[in-house]
Amino acid sequence: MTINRRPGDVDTATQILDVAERLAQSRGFNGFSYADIAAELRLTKAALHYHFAGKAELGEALIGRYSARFAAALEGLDTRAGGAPAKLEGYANLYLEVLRDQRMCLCGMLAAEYQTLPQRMRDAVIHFFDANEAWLQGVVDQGQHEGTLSAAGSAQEIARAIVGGLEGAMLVARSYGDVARFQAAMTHLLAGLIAPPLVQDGHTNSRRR
Amino acid sequence: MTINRRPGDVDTATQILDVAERLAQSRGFNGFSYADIAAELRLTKAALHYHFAGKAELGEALIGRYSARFAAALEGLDTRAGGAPAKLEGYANLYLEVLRDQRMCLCGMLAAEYQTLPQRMRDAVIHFFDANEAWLQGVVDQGQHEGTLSAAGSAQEIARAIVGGLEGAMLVARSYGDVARFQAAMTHLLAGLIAPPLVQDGHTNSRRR
DNA sequence: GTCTATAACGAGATAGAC
DNA sequence: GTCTATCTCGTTATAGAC
Repeated sequence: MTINRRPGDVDTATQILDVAERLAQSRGFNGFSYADIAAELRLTKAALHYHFAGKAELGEALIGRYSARFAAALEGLDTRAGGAPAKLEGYANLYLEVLRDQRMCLCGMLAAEYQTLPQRMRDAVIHFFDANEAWLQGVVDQGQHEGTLSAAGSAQEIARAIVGGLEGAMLVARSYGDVARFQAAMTHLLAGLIAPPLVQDGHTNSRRR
Repeated sequence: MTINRRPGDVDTATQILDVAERLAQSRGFNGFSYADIAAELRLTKAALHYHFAGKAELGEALIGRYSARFAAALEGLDTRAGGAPAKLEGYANLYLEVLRDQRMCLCGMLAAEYQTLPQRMRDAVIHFFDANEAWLQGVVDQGQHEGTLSAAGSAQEIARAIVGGLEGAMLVARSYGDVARFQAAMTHLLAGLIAPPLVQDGHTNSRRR
């Protein structure tokens, strides 16, 4: 299970997206140019414009494909993983895989550059976060009903804290080039936000007032 | 208490830094140019080069000043705030003030652009995070010894999770233009990571196994 | 300390041949 | 579908006058 694309067997448009995606995730959308992609694929800039009219259109396609891949991964988690804790671990591991590839989450990166993006790219970034939060909210709800997660507050707010926490942990850990730093933060975040019910010492107790 | 600079009565170099800082925090370091600063201050680009030889030097000065202001704010918290919980609240409020100004944390923004930064700027970004984490680690330690914070693990790792969590919550909330989203995430993060000891129901109990 | 002028380059984009 | 050639603009940066 990974969000990163695998190389292969692909048409030119896909190759362009693959290169652009890696550049956007590592250098930012404003940190690469058509020339960079063209050089890497041994094409001309003009050939790129044939496949994607402009950088804005390329950016839209980038987010669309990334979002779809992420949505498919979440569906996969719904199918395979059982309880809410396993789903959350699977979710965090999606981020971990991206970071292992020395990349930032595409939409986390674009969130930083948000004010410089064309409107349609902005909308697509927001849609990505909305979809993630909706899925997470469902998982937190599930865990609260299953009794596998403690009910420490609004499922929506917890979902938002998870997204933000993982994006930020990625952002900082990538600067250090330190995957372990992300893993530790991830563990603390999930443990703190959705701690399992405490029953080990013999009697049930609530975690909040 | 705020990390944002106030306008005023300042020499040209400071004015340049003020404008560049706002642009860097809102559009990213790769999202503005000397021309943008020059236009806003009604100077020429050449005049900017007199004060800061190149964009790299400007960037270094930007981070240096921001780090110093942050360090001063943390010292202020040490002086004024009493217990560890108050210090953490004060710390999170520093981020909140930046976001209220519709800005991203300067170093959070630069962390996204890290791979495109000159080496000296990279080093300065890392130094900022190191200083923040060291201060937070001290506060978490203090809280653990005071008994005002629960000891849920390594103070260093908790400190890192706090920095990452706040940076990410900022990053996402700013895309939505929604300060409340940051505040909610901040509350959940701090509550989860450094929950106060639970004594309200009459008997002491530990939060982890 | 600020200016005009310009160099030198890279960006996104287009026309039209093949 | 890809190319050459070119356009236009914005970028960082420098020389030298005031």
